[in-house]
Amino acid sequence: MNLRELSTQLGLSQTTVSRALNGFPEVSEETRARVRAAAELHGYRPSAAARRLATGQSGTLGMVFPGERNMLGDLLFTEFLGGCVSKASELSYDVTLGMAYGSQSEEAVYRRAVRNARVDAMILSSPLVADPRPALLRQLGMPHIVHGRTQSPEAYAFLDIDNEGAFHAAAKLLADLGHRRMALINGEQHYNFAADRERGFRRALEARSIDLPPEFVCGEAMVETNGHAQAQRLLGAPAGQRPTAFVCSSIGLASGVAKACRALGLIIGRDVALIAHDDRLHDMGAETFDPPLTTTQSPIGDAGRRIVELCVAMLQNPAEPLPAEVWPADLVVRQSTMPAPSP
Amino acid sequence: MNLRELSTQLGLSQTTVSRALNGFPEVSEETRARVRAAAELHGYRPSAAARRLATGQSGTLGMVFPGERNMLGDLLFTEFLGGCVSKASELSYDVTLGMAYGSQSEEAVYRRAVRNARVDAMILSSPLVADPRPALLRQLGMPHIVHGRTQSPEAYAFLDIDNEGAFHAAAKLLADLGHRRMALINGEQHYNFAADRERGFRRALEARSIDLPPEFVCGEAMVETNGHAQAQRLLGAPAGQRPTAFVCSSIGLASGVAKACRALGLIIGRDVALIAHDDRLHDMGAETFDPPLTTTQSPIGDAGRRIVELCVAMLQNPAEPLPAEVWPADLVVRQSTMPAPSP
DNA sequence: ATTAGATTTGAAAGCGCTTTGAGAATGTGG
DNA sequence: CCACATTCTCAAAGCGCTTTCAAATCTAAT
Repeated sequence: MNLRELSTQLGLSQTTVSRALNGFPEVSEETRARVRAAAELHGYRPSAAARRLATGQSGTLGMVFPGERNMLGDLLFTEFLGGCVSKASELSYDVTLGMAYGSQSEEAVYRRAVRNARVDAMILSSPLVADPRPALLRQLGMPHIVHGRTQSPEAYAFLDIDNEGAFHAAAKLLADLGHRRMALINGEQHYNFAADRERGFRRALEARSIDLPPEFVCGEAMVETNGHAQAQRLLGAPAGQRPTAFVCSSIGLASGVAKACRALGLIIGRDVALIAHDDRLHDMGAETFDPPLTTTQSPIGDAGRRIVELCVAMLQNPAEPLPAEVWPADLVVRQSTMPAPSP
Repeated sequence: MNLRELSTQLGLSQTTVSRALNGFPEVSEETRARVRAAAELHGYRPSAAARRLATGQSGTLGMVFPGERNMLGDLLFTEFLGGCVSKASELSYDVTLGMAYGSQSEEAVYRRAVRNARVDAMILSSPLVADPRPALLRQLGMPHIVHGRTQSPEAYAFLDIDNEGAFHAAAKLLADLGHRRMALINGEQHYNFAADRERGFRRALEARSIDLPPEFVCGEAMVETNGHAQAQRLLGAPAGQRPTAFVCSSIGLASGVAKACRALGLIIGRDVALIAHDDRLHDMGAETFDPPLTTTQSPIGDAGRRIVELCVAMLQNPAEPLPAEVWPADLVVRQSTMPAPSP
C-alpha cells in the first residue's frame, strides 16, 4: 500500500493525503481524521527510501566506533550508543555505525559518510584535547554534535558533563576532610575529559595550597590493572609520604587501587580514602563496592538519549544557536571517604 | 554532481554511465574506463537514497540490542558488532541498530523494521534455546541470519561455533588428565550456546562413565562474581569430594573461580585445573591470566565479519541454499591444566 | 449579489537512480 | 551487397514520496 493507492482509495490527491499524514496545517481536521483512519486501516507505512529521496534527509544519525578500543571504552561506548539508539527510535531516526577499518582512517569514514549523504548528522564521542574531527565535519558541511568537548575555541554543538567541576568537588571534599596527599589516577591524558578532570583536581588543591607532587598524577587506560599498578607504585613510599586519598577516573581503576591497598593491609575508608567517577554502567556498582564507593556520578546512557534529542532539534531547527549543554556530576558520598588519618 | 550531469559531461546517456559504473557487461571496456575516470575526476558518488528507491534495496543490515544487558554481554555484543560494521563497510553496506525500548517489545522492533523496509536483512544475536525470532522474521518475510543457533528444527541461515564440540574437547582433555570430579560453570541456561556446551561436557563424561553430581553444573550471568560464588560453594566441600577441575563459559567466570581458589590456598595448574571459553575480547587475555589459561577459543569479532559476508551473499543470491556454518573452537592448552592430583 | 480574503484541495514537477525495450553501429558469412 | 547476429548506446518509464503553484471552495464583509 503506497501513497497513490491510499489516495485513490480515499478519493483524494496524494498531496492532501501526504499533508494530512505529516501534520500540515492547511488540511481540515475532518479530512485529516479520515486519512489517518484509512492509513491505519490499510497499515500504510511511507517508504523511507522515497521520503529520503524527496526530502534529501536520510533520517539517520551516524556514529563511528572509537579508534582506540579497550574494555571500559567499549562498555562506555555501548552504554552511550544504547541511549542514542533508544531515543532515536522514539524520534523515528535510525542510527548507523561506521568504523575505521584496515588502512582507512577515521577521517576517511567521515568523508565517505558525507559524500554518500547517508546520514543527516554525526555524533562524535571521546573527543581529544585537540580533536580535528569537529573542524573537519564543519568544513565538510556535515552537522555534528560532540559528546564531550575539545579545547579548541571554535563553536560546535556539544553535550558534556562538568568533569572539571566534578573532580574539583571530589578533591575539595578530601581536602575538607583533612587530606593533604592525594593522588589522581586519571584516564589517558589526550582525552579531553581527562584534561578537564585534572584541571579541576589541581584547582581545588591550589586553592588550599596543597602540594601536588608530579608523580601523584597519572593517566592511562582506565582498566583495573593500571589502577593497581599505579597505586602499588604510590603506596610503596614511606607511610608519611604516600597518598592518603585517591581520586580515580573510573570504578575499574578504583578497584585496582583497592586491590593494591588490600595487599598492603590498608583499609579503604579507614586508612585510605577513595573517590571514583561513576558512569553508571550496569554491573559496575559503586554501591556494591567494598566498601560502598564515594563517587562523582553521571549516567552516560542518559547522555546518549539527550544528545540525540539535541541533535534532532538542531537538524529540525538549523536557525537556532548550536546546543551546548553541560551536566553537573553529582558527588555521592558513601563509605570510602573519611577524614585523613592523623599524621 | 549527479548521474545526469556526469552523463551530459561525458556525452553519454545516464543508462550507459550507470551500467559502466555498476559493472554491467554490455558496455565496452573503453567507455567504462572513460566513465570511471570522469566519475573519479568529478568525485561523483551515487545517491544512496535514489538507488534505494529505484532498487527497493536499502543497502542496510539491521541488528537489535540484546534485551538482557550485562557487562560481558555488552562486550561480546560490541565486539561482534564491530566485526559486522567493519565487514559491512567493506561491502558498502550500512548497519543500523534497533532497540526494544520502554513498553516496546523486541518483536515490535522487528515488525517496525520490516514494515518500514529500512533494512534488507536482520542479524540476530544471542539466540535462546527456544527463540521465537527466526520464525517471526520468516513469517514477516524479512531475510535474517542468526549468530548462534536455536534448538528448533526449522531452517534458517546461521553461523555458530561448535560449542558442544569445544566443551566436549575440554572435558575430554581433563578426563584424559585423570580428573574425575569436574564442574561446569556455564552461562545462563536459556541461551542455546550454554545448552550446547553443557551437552558437550556431559557427553564427554558419560563416555567415560564419570559421575556428574547435579550441583557440579550451574549457569548464571557470566560475570566474575558469579564464578567466584559458585567456585566458593563447590570448593567448600571436603577435599575428597570437591571438583579438581572447572570448565567455565567465559574468562570472567574463570577469574572468579581463580579468586575463590586463591582464597583457599589452592593453586590453579597445580591443585585445580581450569579451562575457559575465550571469545578473544581485547583486555581479557587468556595469555596474561595467572597462570596462562587453557581455553577453547574462537574470536567473536571474526564471526561478525563472516556473518555479514554470508548475509550479503544470501541477499545477492536468494536462490542458493541458506548458509549454515559451524566453526570449530580451538582448544589451546596453556598452564592452567595439569594431571589430576592423586586422590 | 459581489468580491476580497481565507481555507482547502489538486496537478504536476521534481528527487537521482535503475532498468526495459529498442535502435544504431559494427562485424560476419553467404 | 545483403541478411543476420553481435555489440554498444539511448530514450523513457518508473520507484514513492514532497512541494510548488494554481485552482476550487467557502466565509464574511461590502
